[in-house]
Amino acid sequence: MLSKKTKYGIKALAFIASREDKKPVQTSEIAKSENISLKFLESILLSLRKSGFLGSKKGKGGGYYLIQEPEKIKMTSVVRVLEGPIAMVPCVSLNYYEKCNDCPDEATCSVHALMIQVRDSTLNVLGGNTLSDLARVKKKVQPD
Amino acid sequence: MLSKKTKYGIKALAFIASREDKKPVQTSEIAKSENISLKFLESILLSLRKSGFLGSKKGKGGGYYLIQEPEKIKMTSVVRVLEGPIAMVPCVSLNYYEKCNDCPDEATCSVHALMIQVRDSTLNVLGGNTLSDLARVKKKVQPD
DNA sequence: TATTAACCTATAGGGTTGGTAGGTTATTAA
DNA sequence: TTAATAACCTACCAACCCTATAGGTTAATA
Repeated sequence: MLSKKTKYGIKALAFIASREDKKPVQTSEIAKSENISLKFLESILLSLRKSGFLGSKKGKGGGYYLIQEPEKIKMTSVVRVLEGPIAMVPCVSLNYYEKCNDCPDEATCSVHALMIQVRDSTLNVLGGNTLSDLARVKKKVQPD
Repeated sequence: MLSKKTKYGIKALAFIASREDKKPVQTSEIAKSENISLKFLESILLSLRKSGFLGSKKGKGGGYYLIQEPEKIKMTSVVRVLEGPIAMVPCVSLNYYEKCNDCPDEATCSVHALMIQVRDSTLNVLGGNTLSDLARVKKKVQPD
């Protein structure tokens, strides 16, 4: 299950990416538009800045802005920073690997084999989407 | 992240499925072989029985056995019973749908669009694997 | 009748999540 | 120079869930 932190973080990034101009976007504007608790969002954007996705500017007219082009930002890296491992089990995680303390042999572990397949298919989807793809969804005009 | 309950439940089912004979398997045997807390495993097998995957027999020589053929049991249904929704967000769940209270419009929600793709790819993998596939992994002979 | 093994209920420690509160620092505009 | 603005930082907490344990009851077999 995706945490709210990750969900809100992705929405915020998509919000910023969907802006035509490159002027900083205030936390309060995102919070209002996306119905996110201001203080909670503050901490999320802060961590996104610290992990290199966003730049920031203080004072009036300040806010957050993307450092890279939206086309360059894969959703794999966004999810990894916000949520942590993409794999559903640490023993099949590429970036957060951890051995199970039960399970003496991964090669004959049924869960292991299955979760590798799940991981790879998820990786394919997240790796095939960039922030600009998400921004496009956000801007999509509604048919009535 | 997969809960231990789900992980243990899958392992236990694979253990039972990998048996050639169809005699009941005791909880204690599975617990020992798979390094699972006995009491915890008891509650898991009980819920698997109540949801129709396992039958049980009390007393000496008793234990749990599969009700259906392993080839018939898709991992989607196993995961749904043990873990709950397969989707990473309730608003894209097929079996456990729930509307987000933020997010006025799913059609233009960036997270929604992305998570539908993840869900579908995960569904493909889990739906393409049965218990007999997992049992096969478990029985696989090790090359040295 | 004793043994076995499933079945049931309750409980509790630990960790995470989502959120709040209250302030400090840096930047801009008047 | 000062006021306003908005990012930044620290601390905290209530609720919830996960994992596991404890201690028994019931049904089947030998």
